[in-house]
Amino acid sequence: MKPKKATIHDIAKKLSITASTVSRALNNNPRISEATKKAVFKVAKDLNYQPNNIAAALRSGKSQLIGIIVPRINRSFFSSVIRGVEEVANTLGYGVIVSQSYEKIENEISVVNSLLNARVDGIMASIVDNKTENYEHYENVIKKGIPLVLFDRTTKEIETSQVVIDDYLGGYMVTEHLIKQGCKKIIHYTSDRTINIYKERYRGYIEALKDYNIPFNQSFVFKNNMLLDGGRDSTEKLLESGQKFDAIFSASDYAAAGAMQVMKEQNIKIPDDIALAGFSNEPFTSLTDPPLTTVSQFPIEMGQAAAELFFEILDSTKKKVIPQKTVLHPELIVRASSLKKGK
Amino acid sequence: MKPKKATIHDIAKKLSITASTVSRALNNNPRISEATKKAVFKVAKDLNYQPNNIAAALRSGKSQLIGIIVPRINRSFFSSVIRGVEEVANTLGYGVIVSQSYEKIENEISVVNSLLNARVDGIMASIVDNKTENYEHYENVIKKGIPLVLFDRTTKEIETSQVVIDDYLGGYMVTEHLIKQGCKKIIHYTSDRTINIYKERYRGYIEALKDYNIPFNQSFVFKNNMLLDGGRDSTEKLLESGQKFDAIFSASDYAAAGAMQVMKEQNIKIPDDIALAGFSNEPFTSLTDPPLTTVSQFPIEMGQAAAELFFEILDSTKKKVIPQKTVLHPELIVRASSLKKGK
DNA sequence: TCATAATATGCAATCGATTGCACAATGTTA
DNA sequence: TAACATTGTGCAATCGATTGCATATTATGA
Repeated sequence: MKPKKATIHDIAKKLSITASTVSRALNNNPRISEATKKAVFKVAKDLNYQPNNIAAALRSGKSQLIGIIVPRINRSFFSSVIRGVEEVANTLGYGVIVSQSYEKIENEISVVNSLLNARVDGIMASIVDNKTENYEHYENVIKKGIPLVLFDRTTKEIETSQVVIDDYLGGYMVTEHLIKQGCKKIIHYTSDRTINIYKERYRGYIEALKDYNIPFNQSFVFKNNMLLDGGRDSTEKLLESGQKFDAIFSASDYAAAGAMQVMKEQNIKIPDDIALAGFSNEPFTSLTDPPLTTVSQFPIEMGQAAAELFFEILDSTKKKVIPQKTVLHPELIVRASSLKKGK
Repeated sequence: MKPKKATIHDIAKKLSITASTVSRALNNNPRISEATKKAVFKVAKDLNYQPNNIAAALRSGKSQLIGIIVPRINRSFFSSVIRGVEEVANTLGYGVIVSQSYEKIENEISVVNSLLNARVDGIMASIVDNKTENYEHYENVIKKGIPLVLFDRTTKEIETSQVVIDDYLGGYMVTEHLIKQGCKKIIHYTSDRTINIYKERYRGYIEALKDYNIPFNQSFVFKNNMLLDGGRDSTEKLLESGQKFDAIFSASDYAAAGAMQVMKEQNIKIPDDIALAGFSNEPFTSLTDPPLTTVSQFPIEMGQAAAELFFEILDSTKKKVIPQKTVLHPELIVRASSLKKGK
């Protein structure tokens, strides 16, 4: 009932040769004769031989595994990044271990540890927002000489290669687009936490206003949790405040969806009364009514880019690697939610 | 630049004891004195010792890793299932390796192989639709005595434990709901492939019609790829056909979204003219206008259930395990897209 | 024909943690 | 005080694949 798996020794015994020869034959070592190779492969197949990567990993110190840490996997953005990483990694014979931090620093520390125990050959991570600025666990990874690449949610506190999109530019493009639609009083929803990505989008918003000579108004900026209910919240407060406005740029698609719901409930027409735009190009944004203007972050490409940076570090065994930063270009996706008539 | 990691031997040397003692101390073996344990833990910490799971895995034959295979990770349903699995697995000290089959049998075969090479302690999979009925790779897994659990997309051809939701019941509930809303001519969109889940939903549809004495009409059934464009396609064909109908039950939320788009373009009012319902409770369904009636499949719970079945198999080392089947109860989520006025 | 080169394979150590068995030191009992 | 228990450690083998070095066999050249 438990058919013990065949090893190279079993193959060796069957052919009256040694395991070394079998190993070399399987690895297509030129020092082994064609005849022997052929015989080895045949017996391997007969015995249903399955190489034991663990043994090889122990010997070589390489597990051929990459650890990925994301806040949560069931977000289209992150799962798409992972997909991008996998595409590159699998081609090179690497597997991927996925871990989730659920936005909590304790979890992050513990999964970093588990990955190190599992002897991954490197780690790619989108970090959690962490007010205590505690990055020891990641610095520990670097200190151990294990390749580390950060993507999307990063910090300059950690000296390692990173991949981000130009969130500043994304924020700028959305704001500029709204301005060009004739909007002059543009509300901005941003995160109540201090993550790089939202800070940058906010900065883009401010700069675009400045460039078009529109005064910045602090009371136009609402902080929330960037989820659906946060967007609803802010929108209700906004409407109660009685402020006049003609557009909302939410740094998150989910919060934008919340805004859309509340406005519909109050019979505010989108985009005629208020133009609306989000950020991330989550799949649902093309399905809302009206479809939501947003910004694509090219998650698959981001994953691929991160994987490429990763393998660069991995390959440059010798010299100390200089941290690189890949910045992807975001793309404004204009949909009906922000298109004013006649424009 | 490459700080070679400390091993138990390093700790042993520092304390002038042997690696065996260190190993036992770290594992809290009662045969080791408290004093020695304390000393060992202290030195371990000083040396920044990180246990090498690979060595332990080789010795024990257990990698503490579970392989999960899904068609694609960037679907809310699958990523949520994975999340459910992780919750259980991590608690028990297991890690999870995620692989994607991209709906292709070749990929499926190859990832099963990679997982076996990585010496995962077991595999959980949602299989690809596979006309050739080629399940050798999975049978091979079972033959090797490696626990295998299938979820959602399964087949009875493979004799192993499974977790599914009662798709039949889900299909029945949706259809019944539409009937109770007064609909009599209910269109059904189903898959053009032969996956268990869609067949079951279809069967539920037929049974509900029968139970309510509504004649089944083959021309009311449309097969498509169950994606947005498939839904659009079928809806366009449906409208061109000139058939009268008062509801659409799509076995997929995405195809339902396609239907919604086409109907809006043609100024058909949902739900007043046509009631609409999907299946899966994808996150976007609550954001469409009108929000979409659908069926929740409880993906996180499905992941947990699958993990529990998995560990049952894993624990019952001795006796041959009898395949179990867990069937989860789906929940009808009624939203505006199917609510006729006055009902 | 003998020395040297080329070819094919074997030997044994190694990666790091675990564990059955042995054994020394101390304690306990009759 | 002899015989046996208990407690704490050490020894050495093991998991399976890899690899530097040694060795055996055959081929080549002078």
